[in-house]
Order: sequence, then structure tokens, then C-alpha cells
Amino acid sequence: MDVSKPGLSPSENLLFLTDDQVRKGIEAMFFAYRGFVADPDRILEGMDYGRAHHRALHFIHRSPGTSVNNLMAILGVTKQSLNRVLRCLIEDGLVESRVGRVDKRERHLHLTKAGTDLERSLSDAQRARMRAAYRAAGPGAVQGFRLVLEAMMDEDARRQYQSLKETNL
Amino acid sequence: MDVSKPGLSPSENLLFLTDDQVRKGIEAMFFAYRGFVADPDRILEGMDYGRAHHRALHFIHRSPGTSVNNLMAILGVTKQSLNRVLRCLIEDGLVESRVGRVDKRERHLHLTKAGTDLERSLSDAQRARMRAAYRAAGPGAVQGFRLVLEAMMDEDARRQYQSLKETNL
DNA sequence: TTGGAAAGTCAACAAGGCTGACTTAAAATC
DNA sequence: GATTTTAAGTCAGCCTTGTTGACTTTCCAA
Repeated sequence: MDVSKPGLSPSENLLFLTDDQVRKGIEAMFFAYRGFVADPDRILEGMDYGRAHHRALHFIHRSPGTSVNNLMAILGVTKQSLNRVLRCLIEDGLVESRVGRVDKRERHLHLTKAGTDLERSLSDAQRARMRAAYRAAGPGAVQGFRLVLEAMMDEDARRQYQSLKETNL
Repeated sequence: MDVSKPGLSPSENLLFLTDDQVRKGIEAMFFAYRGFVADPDRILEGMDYGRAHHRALHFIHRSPGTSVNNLMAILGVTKQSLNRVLRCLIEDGLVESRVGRVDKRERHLHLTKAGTDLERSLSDAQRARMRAAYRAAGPGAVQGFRLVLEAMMDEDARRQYQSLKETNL
């Protein structure tokens, strides 16, 4: 996996990436994403939930009290798509929707105890794989991994990612 | 984005990853994947194709003459799912299905000129983003990126990835 | 010659996206 | 105070892409 081309200076190497190397990155992304979602998917199959419910639980957990509008923007889906998922999570008592106190049009979303429990079990599985990957790749790789992913994001996704990043739990 | 904890030796640091750091990797993966597929999706919308067609074109391009069975395994979908996509690509003259010469049950898949052209335009868009991300992240990051992704894959996906990796175009 | 693998096909279904149209309530603006 | 805008929710319908199950055809190999 040598990224450098012999005979070129480091600054030239910065720009030298064969199509072949770039393509390997693309295929790595494809296969890795399958692994990335595999464990939560396995947990959710059989329950009445899917990947969309997982994502909603994740980001409500990360930003308790978030509005529906904000969650739509983070997930990148329409109100109707999100609503179908939320309705089901609320009915099942995993998510609580509280009318806003300052602006009563808004609903603020929170996980209930049951929601927190499910989110935790999904999150644990996904974190275990990510942690194992980090460990296998070595400490130096972690930084590179995140740098490339951040650079791959669209502008608005990057802003959302960055503002979440500063929110420690 | 400091991965190390002060006061720990490098070998201890190898194992020290807070849940918070791991979570950031998970969210990075989520947002980055959106960017990863955004450009091809944009090109395909309006045409009668979607992401599934892109994936089929990509891997037929990578492994010309591959069997349907092999493609199923690589894509990780059922015969029926793949067949719907292939039928449409074949009807439209983007993919050619040749009866196997040694085993006539098998169909060997090839891109036509039109298929090659579309694959190229999708691939160009996706590579441009990946290349830009690599460049922005710096040459050291590329290795880390790929190492973590490889470690994140399921066993069989990793094998498929590795065997493709050795196939230079 | 018979069993089984590879491929294709049909039907039905589900998840999770989308658009459009509409309501309600509340806030903001004029 | 009247009007407009915004947040949320809902209903209906559509599309893509995944799934199972059942069945046929072809054809290699034991």
C-alpha cells in the first residue's frame, strides 16, 4: 500500500495518486460500509425496526431535546420519511416528544429508558467493531481515517459533523 | 484529534480509545458515506438507474466476464435483486450477457461501449471526490484510511476486496 | 440416467426513500 | 389586529431496492 512514487519529492507525492489507488479507496469504502452496518442490522432484524430507526435513536441520543426539523437536516431525509420512523418509536415508548416551552410549535425529542437501552445495545455493537478496527489498524491510522472521511463529506454534512463532534457526552 | 492519552506508553495507547473517539469515527463514517455516493447518485437521477445499477456496472467493469453468481457474492444481494438490475442494463444495451463456453449454464457479463461510457462517467465523479479527499487529508492519511476500512470489513468481504485489489486495470 | 448446480422468471411483500396536498397551531411580521 | 410564515403532523401514492418462495430450463458430472 505504498502511496509514494519513487523519484518524486514529498510535495510532488502529495499530488501523485494513481486512479488505481483511488479506486481501491472507493472499493474499501463500499465493503467497509457493509461491515459498519452489519451488527446493528443483525440486532434489529426480527424486531420491527430497521436502519432508519437506528439512525434516529443514535442522533436523538446524541442531541437530546433536538427538534424534528433539526433531526431531518442531520439525517438528510424528508419530514414524511422521518415521521414514519418517529411515530413508530414514540408509539412503542422508545422516544418521547415534548412540546417546546418557548416555542410551542416545536417538539423536543428525548429517549425514554427503553429507547436508551436499545440505543445502547446498538451502539455497543457498532462501537465494538469500530474499536477493533482501530486497534487492528494501529493508533497512527485513526487520524488518517478521520481526516479522509471528513474531507469526503459535503459541506453541510461536515458542518453538522463538526458541531456534533464538539458535543461530548 | 489527539488519539493518545498523555502519561501512557505507546503500547498502552494502542489500546486506549475512549468511547467518544470511537463514536466520532462512527459519525464520520455515516456522514462521509453520504458524500461518497452523492455524485454518482446525482448523475443517475433522471436516468432510469439508481445506485444498484452503478454498483453492478462498477464490478462488471472491474471483473469483465464475471458470472452472475460471482457478482451476487460481491454485491451481497440475492439473485432476484441482481437479476432485476441486470435485465434492465442488458435490455438497454449497457451490459452483454454471454453464454459460457465451457459451462453453458453460466452467463459471463461484459460492458458494452455504452456501458463502459456510463461506468466511466460515474467512476470519474466518484474518483474526483476521493482524490480530493486524499489530497486534502495528506499523503500520510491515505494509508490509515485504508487500514481502518479493511479492518472494519467482514471476513468474506475482506477476501473479495483483497482479490479485487490485486486485479490492476 | 439421474441428481444437483446455475440461471432465469414470476409473484408477493417490506423498508425506506420521495412528492404533493392539506391541517393545525403558534410565532412573526406588517 | 390581520396576515404570513414556520413547525409539525398526516394522508395518499409512487419508486427503488432489498427480501422469500416456488417453479422451470439447461446442462454438467457422478
